[in-house]
Amino acid sequence: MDWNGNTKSFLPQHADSSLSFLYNYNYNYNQTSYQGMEVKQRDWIETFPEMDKMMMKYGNQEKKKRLTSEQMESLERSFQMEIKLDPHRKMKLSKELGLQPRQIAIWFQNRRARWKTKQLEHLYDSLKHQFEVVSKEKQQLQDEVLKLKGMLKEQGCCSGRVQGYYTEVSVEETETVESTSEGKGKIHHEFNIGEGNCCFTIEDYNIHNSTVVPLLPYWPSVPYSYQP
DNA sequence: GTGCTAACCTATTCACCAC
DNA sequence: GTGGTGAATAGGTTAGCAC
Repeated sequence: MDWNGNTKSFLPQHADSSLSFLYNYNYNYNQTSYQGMEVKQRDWIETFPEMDKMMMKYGNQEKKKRLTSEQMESLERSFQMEIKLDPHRKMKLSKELGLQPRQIAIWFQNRRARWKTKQLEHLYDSLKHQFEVVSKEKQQLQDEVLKLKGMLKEQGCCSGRVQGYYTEVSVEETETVESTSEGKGKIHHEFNIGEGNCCFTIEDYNIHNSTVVPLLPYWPSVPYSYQP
């Protein structure tokens, strides 16, 4: 049963979808006044011409129609207010706009899909931008390291260590789980920087990077209540 | 636990429309 | 004619409910 009380399982699913229009909510013998009606006839007429005659007897078939700008604006306003559609709002919009409740629901489904696609695009752009910034910073640091190395060479101090800092830039990370009584289960990230090591835990990371999750500069202007 | 139903999702199809 | 867009379909998943 769908949202309009239509049963769709009374017919077996057809492999080539030639009967698929029978599952279409808007094939309604009695109701033909809704906009956006669609009846897929092509395959049906070829396969079952006698049924086609019956269909013509019971109702006019309209082609798929786009929603009017007024309908779109109203739906868009509603979507901006709340991304999910509750049954009461669906019925209200249905009456207001002269559309089937099923059409309202489908519009919201498609709209959510489009919104999600846009979000992914924005996220991609944001991550790309961040990557570029970080790459630039990395390059600057590498340049600085080379510069400092050159200075060390000039000073004749080539041990690779000056005032507690290592000059190697390659970093290896390993992860271990502590099994001692006090630190049981604690995850340690160990960074091997050149010849020296330093350790920190996930807790350390969280404390010092509490705002590490980036805020997107141009997130779509839709409600944030949506929890997929 | 199982079956049923409603609502949702993603992927896809297909009609319309602008170019 | 063709590509973009959006309405609609197909099929799958999940949550809630009754048994």
